[in-house]
Amino acid sequence: MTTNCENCPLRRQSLFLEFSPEEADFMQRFKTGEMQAGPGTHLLTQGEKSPQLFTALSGMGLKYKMLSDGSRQVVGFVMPGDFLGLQAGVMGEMGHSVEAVTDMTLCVFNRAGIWDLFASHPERAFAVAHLAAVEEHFLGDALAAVGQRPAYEKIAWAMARFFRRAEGTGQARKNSAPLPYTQQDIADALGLSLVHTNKQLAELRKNGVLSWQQGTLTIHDMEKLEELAGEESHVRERPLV
Amino acid sequence: MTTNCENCPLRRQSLFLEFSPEEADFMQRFKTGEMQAGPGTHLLTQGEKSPQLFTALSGMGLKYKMLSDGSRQVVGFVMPGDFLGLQAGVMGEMGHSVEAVTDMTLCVFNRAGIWDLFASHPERAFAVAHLAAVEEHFLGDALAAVGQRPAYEKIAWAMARFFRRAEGTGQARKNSAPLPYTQQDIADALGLSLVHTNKQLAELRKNGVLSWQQGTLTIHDMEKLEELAGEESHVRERPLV
DNA sequence: CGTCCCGTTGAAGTCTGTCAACATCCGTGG
DNA sequence: CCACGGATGTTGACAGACTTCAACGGGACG
Repeated sequence: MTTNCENCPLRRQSLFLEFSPEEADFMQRFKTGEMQAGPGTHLLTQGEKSPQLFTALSGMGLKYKMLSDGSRQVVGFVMPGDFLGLQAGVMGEMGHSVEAVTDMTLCVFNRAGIWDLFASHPERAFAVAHLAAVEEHFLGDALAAVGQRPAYEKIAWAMARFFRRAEGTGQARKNSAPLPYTQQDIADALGLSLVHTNKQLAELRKNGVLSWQQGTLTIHDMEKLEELAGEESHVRERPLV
Repeated sequence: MTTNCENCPLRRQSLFLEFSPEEADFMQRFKTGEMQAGPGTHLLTQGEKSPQLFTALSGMGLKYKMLSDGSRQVVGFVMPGDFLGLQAGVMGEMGHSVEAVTDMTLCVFNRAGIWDLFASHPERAFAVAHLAAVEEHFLGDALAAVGQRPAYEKIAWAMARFFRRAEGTGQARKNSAPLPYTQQDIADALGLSLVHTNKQLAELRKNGVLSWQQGTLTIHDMEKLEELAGEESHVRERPLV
């Protein structure tokens, strides 16, 4: 039982830009199937040319790069609406791996089909470019946070990002949002050690800024969090592919 | 006296993918002019919607973000062939500023024209997406270097990148390449203090890996440099827009 | 000749990483 | 049913990489 693009629940989220019925119809033909992936499933692999591209419908995942010395850099957190595999689609090779962290449902597209999309549906091609630009924007922010901020603020930045993004995809309730990652994941994303990440998180908890237990993030003092995170945490509208 | 796309010298560089005469003709119409910019000229501004987009023809520049606390994160180094302003073109707002560091010559395009490009020339639109993917790939590498490596290796990584890229654009001679940036620029790119950057550079010099004087980088021991930089420094072919 | 920018070097302080130990939870197998 | 190992989270002590502060030299430029 696969989701019809026409009725895709993501289209109802305010985060995403409009998407005409005609376009939905085209995307439906572009779509080759739907996929379920359990925690730990490898969806895309760094350095390889995947035959398929995805759009995350539900669940969360992780994008990361492994370095030659065995360390890991997390380059992004996958949330519903994310388009995965653009690099494979247009460059022929992924720069990072993508892995499911929770159970996920994904739209599956054929890599070859992306060319038809560019040739026949310029608005959709534009949407793909738009998503690439959003990704570039995010990575710039991440680089700034990792490069310029102290650990305490890095973590605040990451948590603010999570919460805002969860709001955009309708996963947040009041001041809580699901956060199924491990502290190691956060540490690898921010360029911090696991131990230090843990201690700074404890500090944020002690200071009444937020708490994070059993996979649920709760913001207790949004104002202070945003101040630590350094404003720019408003989440931008984006297209859906 | 403006350059004709048909005869664009960049097309002869091995770094760039093929580009048919017919496509060159279209780009020629897309192009609205040519621009000279001296050192320090602001080309694009973070947070603003620029009416024009650029492709760097010659010279070098800097992409950076300013943070609320006044610190600066350099998110990229502009070299010939780089397309500037994609974010403004498709998202309506730049996530970073771009500034000339040397004298630069740039192709100028109209922001509105990018839509025609998507509508009428899918191969060119694909090239734009390709460039966006290359940029995302680079930022992922940069994030990994900044997040996971010690200072000595970060600098080696950056220098290897510079040299490879200079080779690709035909600016390198033997084992030397122009490097018109300041140590502060490098420090802001790698998330290091100026002082420490200087000391680690001195270390690389002392160890006979490279030297950098008067705006010229010279590699003395490429093997050791690549080892420090962590392989993956091969520069990928890219399209030209 | 003074000023400003850039590069260089030394000393001191601190943020962050490493090492180590322990608690909790959970699935597996005895 | 309980023992066991593995993954995750927590906390303390210590070491060190990196930052900050400070001072100086050289070149470009008005």
